[in-house]
Amino acid sequence: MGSRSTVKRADALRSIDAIVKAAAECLGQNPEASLSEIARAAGVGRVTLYAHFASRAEVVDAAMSRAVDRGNQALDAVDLAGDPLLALARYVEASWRLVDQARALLVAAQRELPPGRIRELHSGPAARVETLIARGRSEGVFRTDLPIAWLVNVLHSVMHSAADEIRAGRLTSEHAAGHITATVLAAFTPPGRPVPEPGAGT
Amino acid sequence: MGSRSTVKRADALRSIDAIVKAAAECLGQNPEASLSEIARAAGVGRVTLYAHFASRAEVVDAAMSRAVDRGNQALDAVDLAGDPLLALARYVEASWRLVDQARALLVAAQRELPPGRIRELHSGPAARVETLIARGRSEGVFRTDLPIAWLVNVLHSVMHSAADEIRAGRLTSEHAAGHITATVLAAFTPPGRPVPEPGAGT
DNA sequence: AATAAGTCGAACATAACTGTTTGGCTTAGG
DNA sequence: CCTAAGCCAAACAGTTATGTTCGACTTATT
Repeated sequence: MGSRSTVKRADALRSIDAIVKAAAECLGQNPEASLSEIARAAGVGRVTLYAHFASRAEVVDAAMSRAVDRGNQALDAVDLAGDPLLALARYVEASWRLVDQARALLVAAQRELPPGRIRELHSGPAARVETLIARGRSEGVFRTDLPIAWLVNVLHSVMHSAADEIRAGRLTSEHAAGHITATVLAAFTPPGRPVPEPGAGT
Repeated sequence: MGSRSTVKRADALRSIDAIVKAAAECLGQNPEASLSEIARAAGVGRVTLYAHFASRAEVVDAAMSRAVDRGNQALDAVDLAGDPLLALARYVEASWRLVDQARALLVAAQRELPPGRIRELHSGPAARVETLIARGRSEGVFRTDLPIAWLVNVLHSVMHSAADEIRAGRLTSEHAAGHITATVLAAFTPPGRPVPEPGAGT
């Protein structure tokens, strides 16, 4: 959509960028944020928004894509090699904030976008964790009696849980990563093997 | 609200009951269900609904209260004595379906009701799990390096996760309880101690 | 059977949000 | 420097939901 044949002008690109950024922020705080709010937050007229995006769904999609891209970018910097336990801890450390921030945005996306599109957007990060878990399994430190997809879901679920707890004031940001890793590492431990102690490699 | 001094008539009570029941069902399928839909599902006119409930929030509250009551009632039948591991397994077996059913309803409640009210409604079931976990801790089978509130949240979070997986078609109902208990029992295991094997007491 | 309580359809009044159109103004870029 | 591309406020149309009011009809209870 948008560019038929002529190239966009610089100010148009600037507007689009401002809108997508504002959408990510507004929907991140309130998944029901109206397009008027988003346009205002972007410092742009509502009509301008409609000049670039045909519908609300398109705006949500763009905002979600942006967030996923940023997340992917941030996660690219994480070293997932070496001891799977430490690698998982590093992954949690790097991603739980992202999950927290994108939480409400995800709610908006789930309301406005078709389910297939959501899975498509998440396929990148999901693959990352899957291969890490698979490696941990082959090295015998992660359990093999539960499907990988389930373990991935548990990880994300616990991170969401932490986000909820922080919002409710029952958990502080400093403790979040520690709680998450302690929980998930235990959950991933094969039955019969001892749960790893936290002091391993701080 | 409702009864000022005179007693309600039998048909009024019947209507109210039908409305609350329909609300629980409709909101359970779609948290955005309108009051018109709910009234229609209850076999009652929209005006009648407003005669008994002043606002949408009141309807949601009533539906949520009903669901919680029913859940509490079902959980009363669960024996939480004996080996905490087995007790937790029994609890999961009995409650994950309830969590699944009440999921969308909870979403509606979170949108319409003040946060304090939600916690108040959940205090019953939460207390049940808390005492069970506390007992398991004193017996040395559950970890003490994480707050109880966090462990409770992990349990519920994993159950929600299972509900999501079932909806996505990645998990079947038969396997759900087993996956949940295997995951949670491992997550609750104290660091340094072996994760319990599933064959313990089937 | 009489009366108060309850039900119901239809209609009204707000209020939001989504999209669209118009016409005038500003600015990027050749 | 000039023109097309872009911006914007205001106003409009369409939809959907929440609450409320009215008047006629039905039913529970005494």
